[in-house]
Amino acid sequence: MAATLHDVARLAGVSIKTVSNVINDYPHIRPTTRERVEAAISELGYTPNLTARNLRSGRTGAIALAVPDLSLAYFAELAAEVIAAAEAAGVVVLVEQTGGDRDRELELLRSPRLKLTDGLIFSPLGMGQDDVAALDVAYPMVLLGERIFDGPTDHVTMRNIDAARAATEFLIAAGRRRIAVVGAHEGELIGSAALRLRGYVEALEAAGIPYDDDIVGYTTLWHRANGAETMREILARGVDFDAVFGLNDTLALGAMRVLQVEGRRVPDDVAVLGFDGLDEAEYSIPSLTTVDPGRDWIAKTAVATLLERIAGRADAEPRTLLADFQILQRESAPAVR
Amino acid sequence: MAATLHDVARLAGVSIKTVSNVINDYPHIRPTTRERVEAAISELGYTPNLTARNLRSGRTGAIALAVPDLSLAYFAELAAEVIAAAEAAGVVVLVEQTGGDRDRELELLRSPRLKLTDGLIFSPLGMGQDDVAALDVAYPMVLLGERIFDGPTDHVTMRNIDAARAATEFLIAAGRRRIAVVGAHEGELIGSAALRLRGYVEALEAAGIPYDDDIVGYTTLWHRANGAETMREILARGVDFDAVFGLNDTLALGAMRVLQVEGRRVPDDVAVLGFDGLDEAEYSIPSLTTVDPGRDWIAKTAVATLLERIAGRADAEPRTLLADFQILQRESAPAVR
DNA sequence: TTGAAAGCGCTAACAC
DNA sequence: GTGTTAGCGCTTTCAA
Repeated sequence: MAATLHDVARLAGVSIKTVSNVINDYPHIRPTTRERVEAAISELGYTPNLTARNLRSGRTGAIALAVPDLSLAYFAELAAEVIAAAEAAGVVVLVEQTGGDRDRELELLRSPRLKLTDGLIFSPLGMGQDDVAALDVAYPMVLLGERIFDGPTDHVTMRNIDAARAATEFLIAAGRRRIAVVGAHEGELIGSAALRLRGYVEALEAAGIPYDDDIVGYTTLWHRANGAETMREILARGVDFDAVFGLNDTLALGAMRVLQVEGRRVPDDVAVLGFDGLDEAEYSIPSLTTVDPGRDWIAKTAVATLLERIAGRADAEPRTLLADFQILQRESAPAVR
Repeated sequence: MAATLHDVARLAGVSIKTVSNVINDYPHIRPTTRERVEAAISELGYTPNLTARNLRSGRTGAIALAVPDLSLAYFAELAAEVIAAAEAAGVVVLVEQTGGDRDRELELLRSPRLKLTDGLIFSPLGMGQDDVAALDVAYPMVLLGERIFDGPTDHVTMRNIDAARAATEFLIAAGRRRIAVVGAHEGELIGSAALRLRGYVEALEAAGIPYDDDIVGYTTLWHRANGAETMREILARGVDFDAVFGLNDTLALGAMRVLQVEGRRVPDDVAVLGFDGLDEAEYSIPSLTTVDPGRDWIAKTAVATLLERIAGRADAEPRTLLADFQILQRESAPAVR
């Protein structure tokens, strides 16, 4: 059985309050008393029972992070950054996977398991604008992603439209005119896919290039296999194109593989550009030009914002915080053709 | 303020014990009483305070998973599987990153933050056999990996030597004789690198092929950049080789990129084989032949074993559980040259 | 079948 | 400076 405050107090010949004072660095303690207590603590190998402390204080020192799936590289890298930022603040992270399923996301928001934490960083994928009311929860929450806007909570996200527009403009400036898209979501109006497609369309319009649905590839999931499959579909249509904009890196990498297998030279015949700034995009063949949407900033800001809320800025208006993006120029899409 | 048992009891006109009975599905309750209590619960939106329950029961319903870094694909996929297995058992997972640093690993083992959980699944990378004593902790733990053997805890791991030997034999059977290695750790005797290298050497010896240090590439980290850099070093030596065994997939993918950039055809000139069975190995160009070391089984078994320990098999002897491996045959290393 | 009350280990008023 | 004590919200004997 682990030692308690009482055990330490008995051994040191003081009251539990004194021991508590020592542990919590209360300033006014006689040095000799402190020494006795510290000796007793190390002799017994005492560590405070955090559960008891939490019950008393109403805090747990943990936050929850809910993402669709850690085996998706984007969310793995996001989680790594969130955990690092939380650790720097002395907080641990409980990770939940929702599978991007709306029902599981809604269930999670009501789950008593969240009681183990002081707040939630939530990245939904299945919920939509209609579910905005479900976000009105009794605990501090920071929302990530682009499924829901104008919710009742702080929202940290990226400039999807602007970044996709800039990416498309980059391809146009490099002399590409027939820019295929991989990863659009059929009929979708919200979410990353829709916003990035909008940025793409805006850039085309600004350049006077007509939009052509024949070079837009639709899919549901954003796995590598989907990128490959969608690219094959576009190729099978027999249409002409000189660039591919993958709506994320994973799709772009899958598409790039198919292009090469089918004998297209990248970037000579077809330039390829992704979105997410994944580590692995730097090591594909050719290396992938991509948009870094500011994921690291998003992770740090989400943690900082959540901890502020937990610390008591409960009354303040919900804020939306937008990350800066940048294009990471690599081999798959050079600036000049 | 959230409702408590007392609030519910008062509203339902019963004692808190009765409410507690209802919540915990205690069988002998008069139906009318149960209804009254349930009505009160839903009227108040009561959910039990898990912290209080934990303090009482001594359990938290959470386990910790400590890995080097979630941005390493192997650990991200492992974490995804651990979290899924834990969720199926009704347990949540707190994820810690150690950076693979020995001091941080040792510190973690003593961290009071672990008090928030019932046990730990620990995948060390910096600790070694000399640190085995540090594993003798007061809480349930399951060890992963190959840094420490014969420790005082359950150990779930893979057949590194056998699997690496089988991988090398596969290349030999395919007619390769000069098999380079990427990712060896200089002077290391324990850990994945050392064990996999041993399997490689055993296979060479069994086939009567001399070991040649000139085609063994050393590195410290197992990032993609290290695989690329190590491959460049081997190429710079001007030695001859017809295959590359990457000690993990990430290294193999980095190496394969360099080979292709330098004009070697994969697999015609050089076959490439990895280790880990990562998802992405299926979508490289060419797709990567690799060893699946049984990661999914490891994750499920680690969770199940830890939960058994937590449930009270504390006395039982520590067990070592070994996963089955298999070679996933793809394009980068065909069975026949 | 239900109630009363102790206590899990800690913090923080409040006393001395 | 240090001790006493009342809870935090729950589970669990033990009685009724």
